[in-house]
Amino acid sequence: MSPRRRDAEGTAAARAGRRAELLATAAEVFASQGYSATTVRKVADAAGILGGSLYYHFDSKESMADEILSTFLDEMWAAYGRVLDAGLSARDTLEAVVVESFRSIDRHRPAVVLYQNESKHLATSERFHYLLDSQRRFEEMWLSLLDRGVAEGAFRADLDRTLIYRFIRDTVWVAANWYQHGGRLSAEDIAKQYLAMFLEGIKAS
Amino acid sequence: MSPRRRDAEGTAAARAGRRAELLATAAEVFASQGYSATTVRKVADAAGILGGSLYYHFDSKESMADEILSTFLDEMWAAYGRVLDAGLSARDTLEAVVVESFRSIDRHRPAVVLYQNESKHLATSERFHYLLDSQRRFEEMWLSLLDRGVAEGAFRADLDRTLIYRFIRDTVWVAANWYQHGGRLSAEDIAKQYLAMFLEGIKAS
Amino acid sequence: MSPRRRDAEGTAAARAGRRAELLATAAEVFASQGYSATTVRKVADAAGILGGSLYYHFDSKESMADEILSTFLDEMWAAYGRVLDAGLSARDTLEAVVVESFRSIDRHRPAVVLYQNESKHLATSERFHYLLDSQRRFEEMWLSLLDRGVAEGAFRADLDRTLIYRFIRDTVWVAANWYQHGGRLSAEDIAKQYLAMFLEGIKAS
Amino acid sequence: MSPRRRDAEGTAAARAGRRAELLATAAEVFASQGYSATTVRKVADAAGILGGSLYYHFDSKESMADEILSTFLDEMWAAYGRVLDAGLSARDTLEAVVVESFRSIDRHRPAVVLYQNESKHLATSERFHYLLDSQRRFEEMWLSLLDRGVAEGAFRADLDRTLIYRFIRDTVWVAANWYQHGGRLSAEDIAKQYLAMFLEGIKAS
DNA sequence: GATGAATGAGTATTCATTCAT
DNA sequence: CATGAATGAATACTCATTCAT
Repeated sequence: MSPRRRDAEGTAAARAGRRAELLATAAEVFASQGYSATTVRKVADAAGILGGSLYYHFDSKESMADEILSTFLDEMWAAYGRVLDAGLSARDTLEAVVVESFRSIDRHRPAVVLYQNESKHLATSERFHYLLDSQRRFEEMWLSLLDRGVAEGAFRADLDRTLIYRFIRDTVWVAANWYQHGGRLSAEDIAKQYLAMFLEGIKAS
Repeated sequence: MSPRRRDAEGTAAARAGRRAELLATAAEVFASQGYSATTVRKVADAAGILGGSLYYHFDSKESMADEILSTFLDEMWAAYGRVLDAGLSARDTLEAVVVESFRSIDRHRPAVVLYQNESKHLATSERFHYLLDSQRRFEEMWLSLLDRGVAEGAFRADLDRTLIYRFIRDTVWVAANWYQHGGRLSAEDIAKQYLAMFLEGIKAS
Repeated sequence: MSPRRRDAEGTAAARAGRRAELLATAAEVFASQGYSATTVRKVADAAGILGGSLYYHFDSKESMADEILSTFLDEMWAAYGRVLDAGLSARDTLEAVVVESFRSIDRHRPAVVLYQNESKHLATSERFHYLLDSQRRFEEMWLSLLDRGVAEGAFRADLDRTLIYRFIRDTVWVAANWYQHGGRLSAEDIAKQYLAMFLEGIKAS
Repeated sequence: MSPRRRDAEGTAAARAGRRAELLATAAEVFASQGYSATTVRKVADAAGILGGSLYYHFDSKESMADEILSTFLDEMWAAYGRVLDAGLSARDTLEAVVVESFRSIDRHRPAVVLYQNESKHLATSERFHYLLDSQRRFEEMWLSLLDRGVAEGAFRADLDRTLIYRFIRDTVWVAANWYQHGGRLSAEDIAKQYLAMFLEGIKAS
């Protein structure tokens, strides 16, 4: 490897690292103050630079949110994909999806909060339509999983499936608002307790 | 009733009515767009008047949010108070509280959404400290209710009580985001299905 | 006098009285807060009515200031006219003019303050050009009085007459800012002390 | 001096210079139109920038007035301090103070006008309480100086000392309203003529 | 990469004014 | 005469964004 090439890679990597760093900072601030209430200056302050300097790295506030959200969603769907392709029973799939969701919260908490609180608002812009797509895909995944579970005799059939879907979706994602990485309970701990709570409720008795 | 008295009442009522009307409109807009992203102009547009005209009725955007939230909380706590004072078992109290919560959502949906999404943000201002008080009171109510349920042998003892509290709280309140008055399921219907889901989960088997 | 006529006169007088009352209130507020910083609402509050109600009596904020100022100036110039026409020596005329000025302050303090502080600002509007006319006339009166005093051997000739004019003008009028009707010193007392101060200074030794 | 150091000084000085420049412009406009009647836009126009751009340099319109006034007062009191500490007779002190006041007018004319015309109004805000303090200190300085002059046999004892104080104070400061730097009479010329006028009046004969 | 200074559109709020009742 | 409710233009201030250095 030539010094030149190492250099180029070094700076490219450094640049990517700086970007990621700034995005992490931005996500934190967006999550804690809300996207609209967050000024570019607040993000810059948190990153220790001046407001205008952010524009060397990103071309708008929106594009920061975009990159934060799409990175998170890509990774989350990749993980869901692996779970859904594993050929598990509906019940085991449900468990694995919930665990995976809490792992997402663990790794991308601010992004999840942003997704949770600002999707509706952001999705009015063309650029964020993929948020709606993701939500639709999410709903389909859950409804078909619930249907399969009923068919497999694993879940009760007497409850409204849309309601169950919303129940699980909301309960899981909203946890991002209070979850703390490194807190008393790990993401897996919480996932297990949550599963204990609602599996007993929705499974056929 | 003398004409004079009817008149006086008429105008006083009309004034209060206009206020309430405007607050309802404001709550709707705050809920659907988010407090920060809602401009005073948008509220005024929705009310069919000009931006500045709102200031004849209210001091500030903040004071609109304040009135919306405190009205809702007052009514909600009055309802909770009646339930808690009824001398029911822990299990029946839990059911009644959940039902009452969905009734709150039914009657004050936009206020609940506002409470849900903007409390953290608003509560940084002294004026909205009562939001934090309400949240603390809410947590105490639930934790002691869950403890009582365990003591009465109605609820499982092997789950983290703080987690259960958050689970129920989040699941109930977050429903305000999609609930529609006059939709397929009434508030009571939803409450019952929700109770079916998580009661089976947390009760002693 | 027929009852009808008495009535008409009564109401006309009452109306004029109310007008004067409101103008006195307005002048007070204009003087104490400054014309620009005074809102119509403040004037109305001070008068115990609502903002809009003032427009039954006056057609604008400007026209209130106009009426206050022109009433004051008319009366002041009438008084000055009587003094100047009395055929007194320059020195006695000066004394009489100063005394008359303090009497003006005594009777129209808020109007004098308004005149003093807002003339420059108001006079940019065509409608208030008479303020500039009055100032010019005032300057002419003083300069010719001072010249006459020098010619009569009553005043020192070694001082800049424009400076003396400004000195006297400023000293007299600015007193309106602290003068209080019914205070320790009457308008005449103050006039005499002021005269003692600057007559000794400007007279030929 | 290294280039780096010159650079650092250059930019720091440039920044301070820009601030001072903008403040001078603002003071000019405040003085000529009155603080309340001056819009931020007018100040910006006079500075050749847009309204909002002023907020890069200053927090608020109020803070501009604050900086203008406190800079002026600090310098004025420093000058007075030097005079009062010089061990002069009452009469000589009075002369020196008056001269120093006219020098203040010469150097800070717009600030003096602002101080003169808006102190009462601004001082209602906590932030400007130092204006009242300055006025109190000013009154004390003058009254004790006048008393000393009477004790030293330099000033007449038959005049009301409060009246003399106001007379001098008003006459001197109000001159800021018409004084022009570089005009026919210099600040010192005017000071001398003013002193000639009122010293002859108040000194023991 | 970052800064300092600016832009310009927008935001909450104020206020003189109007007018039906 | 006065009120209550509104208008619409203006005001102080904010903020995403730009760009020369």
